[in-house]
Amino acid sequence: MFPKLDPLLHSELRLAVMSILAGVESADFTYLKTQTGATAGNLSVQLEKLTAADYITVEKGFKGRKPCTTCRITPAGLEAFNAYIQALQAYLPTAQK
Amino acid sequence: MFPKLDPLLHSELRLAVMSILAGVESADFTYLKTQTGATAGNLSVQLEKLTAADYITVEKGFKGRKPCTTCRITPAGLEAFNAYIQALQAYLPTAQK
DNA sequence: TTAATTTGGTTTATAAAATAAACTTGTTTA
DNA sequence: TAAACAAGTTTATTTTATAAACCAAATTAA
Repeated sequence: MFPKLDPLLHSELRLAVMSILAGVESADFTYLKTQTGATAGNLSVQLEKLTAADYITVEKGFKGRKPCTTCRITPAGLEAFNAYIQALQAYLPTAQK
Repeated sequence: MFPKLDPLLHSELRLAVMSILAGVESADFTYLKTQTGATAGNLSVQLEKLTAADYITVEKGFKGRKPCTTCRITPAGLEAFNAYIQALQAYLPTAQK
């Protein structure tokens, strides 16, 4: 009746990150940070978890002389994200009055 | 852009409980336990948290000779639940292919 | 009738998570 | 060249989620 929710996605910050990445080709660290309002430390930790699960890839490069960390969602990540949204429906009846 | 998600509701078990209670007049402990598949201990803890927030009320009575704990959602709980669902929308773009 | 089991929970302990604070390295600015 | 800033990472702390262990009363079995 209530399907298990992927704990990797059932996290406010990781879900926000995945939501952003699902809609763009790539996004860099600072963009994710400003869009989500997260602290750098928290974001770094959560990106690491998403990377470990192969839900995203993280590429460290440079933009000019500044380091620049570029993130992308993977096919597995997109699949998991869609599955999460699907599972979540069971928890969200049409709102009552 | 990403509204804060009520941490009391952003929990798999508590969300399931609220989802059930939003649709019925009341539900007792054992019903919630079987429907959610939770352990009694976990359910007890989470009901306590929802009660502390005044999202639900818990009434301890008897059904025949057996104890029976009846739970109901409060107006504040229903409001919070609806607000949570609303906020969640920001995190759930229409799924990508 | 008393011992074992079941029911309906609560309390406590533990493992995992979220988060921020502190730190690092390199770059720009004063 | 010293101070401030940028882009992160690492570490420490506080919460959480969760299950294991426990308890009391009722039922069932011997």
